[in-house]
Amino acid sequence: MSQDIPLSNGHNLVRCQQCGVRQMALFSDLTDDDFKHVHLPVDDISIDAGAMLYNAGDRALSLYTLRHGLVKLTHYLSDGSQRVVRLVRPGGTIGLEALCSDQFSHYAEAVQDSHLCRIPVAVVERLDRESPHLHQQLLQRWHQAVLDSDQWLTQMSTGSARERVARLCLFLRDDKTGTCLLPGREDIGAMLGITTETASRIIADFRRRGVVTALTRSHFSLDSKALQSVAGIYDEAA
Amino acid sequence: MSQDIPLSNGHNLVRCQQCGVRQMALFSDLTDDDFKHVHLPVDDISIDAGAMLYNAGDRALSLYTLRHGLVKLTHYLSDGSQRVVRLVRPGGTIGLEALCSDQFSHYAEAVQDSHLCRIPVAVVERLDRESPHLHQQLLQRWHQAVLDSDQWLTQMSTGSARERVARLCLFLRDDKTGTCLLPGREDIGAMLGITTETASRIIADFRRRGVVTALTRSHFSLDSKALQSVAGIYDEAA
DNA sequence: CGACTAGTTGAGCAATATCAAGTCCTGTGG
DNA sequence: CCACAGGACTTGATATTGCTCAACTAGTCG
Repeated sequence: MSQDIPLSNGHNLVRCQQCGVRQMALFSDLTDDDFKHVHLPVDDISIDAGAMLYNAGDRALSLYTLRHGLVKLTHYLSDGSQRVVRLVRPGGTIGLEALCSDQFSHYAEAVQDSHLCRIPVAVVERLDRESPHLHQQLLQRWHQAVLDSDQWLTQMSTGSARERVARLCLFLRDDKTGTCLLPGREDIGAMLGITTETASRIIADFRRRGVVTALTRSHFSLDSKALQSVAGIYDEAA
Repeated sequence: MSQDIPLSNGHNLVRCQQCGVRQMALFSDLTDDDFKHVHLPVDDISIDAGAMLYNAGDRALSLYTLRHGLVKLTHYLSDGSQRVVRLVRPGGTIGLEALCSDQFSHYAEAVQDSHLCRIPVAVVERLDRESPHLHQQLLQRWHQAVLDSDQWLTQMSTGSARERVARLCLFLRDDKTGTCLLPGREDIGAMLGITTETASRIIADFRRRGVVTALTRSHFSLDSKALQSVAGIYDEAA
């Protein structure tokens, strides 16, 4: 099911310590000493936009840290409809439930081409026992997952469709470039609880007003100020 | 801030072990041995409907297990509007973030008269270290909090207002009696992301159709079957 | 070049918000 | 015990929003 791209093992210690996203990632707080406990393979994996990472109900033997890209967690309802429950950005942890459940609870799919680290549950369980750093870090991750859910609810499922689209654009904004990579309209609809047509209309309207500008098909330049005012976020420094 | 009703301490061991909600509550898995580690006071507290348990930003020194009643966790937005992020039912844990943050992240308020156990963070941290049972139980609680959030999003923030109200009624349903205690219309609005008028209209309509029947001002008898069909839940045994 | 998919647009309609009156409880003070 | 003030709830009329259905357009990949 999952796309395995195992790399050479045996150098996890070095690789994790040098990881570019380490300061944000699950293992960020580990000391060199802690790393000595890592004996099982931590693999890098890459998946293309649209590819599945895991599905709800799949056996959960590893959890993931997102290095690059964007992953959506979807909750499928009995009636076949779906709702995106959370978007995970680089630095975030995916599939924490592997630590306390034998199966995943969401359908996880890459929205953009993504790179992740796959960490076996056994590794995390061991570090959880032996490294107070990681133990604390893990609680933080759980907390973050809850906060992210709350945020998702209040930002992406509250207010008018216009507000939600504006907030999504800001959420996806890359601070460095001031641009964002927008998912397909259908995905946007599932994220915001609106129809694809409404999503399309609003984005088209944003473009006409110059609030966003298309650089390529899915790459947009954003007028953050304008978006914030649409989103109902008022500039504190006014 | 919080309503302290300290009871006689020193008998936590006995009191927790005999607790009626113990099988559902945080300490459910503890062995008699584990209880020996509990030296700090675990207090019973009671708060009336409408009273605050804690506020976002309050110093988080304890967490809570709900014994009876109903507590809502609200996220306040910068613009003054609010959104109920989760409802906690008896057996649930409130304020887990105390374990990894020095302040609470929500505004917690009783929707019905409630009884809770207040457990100092130090107690949980100690048991977390010394009892594998509780450690596992804690991870479960975090996971449950995430699942609850997801559920809240998909059930209470998705679909038409009618569906949402129906789902809320079913969510609040007491299995024993087949009845439910409905919060005020304004609270319902904040929970479902609809206006109080819409909530009122829908409930009035449910009453006219006999889908729900008022026993007292806030106590209703439910026709679960009818509600399920409104909620879009189809009887598997059809 | 043509089929296909994603995106856009339009018109009409249904659901929900908004604004504005009422009406019904409930607790309070006479 | 009753009258009344205030809040919670209900209801109506109207404005908006977003959905539905349907057609059309523009890229994209064989």
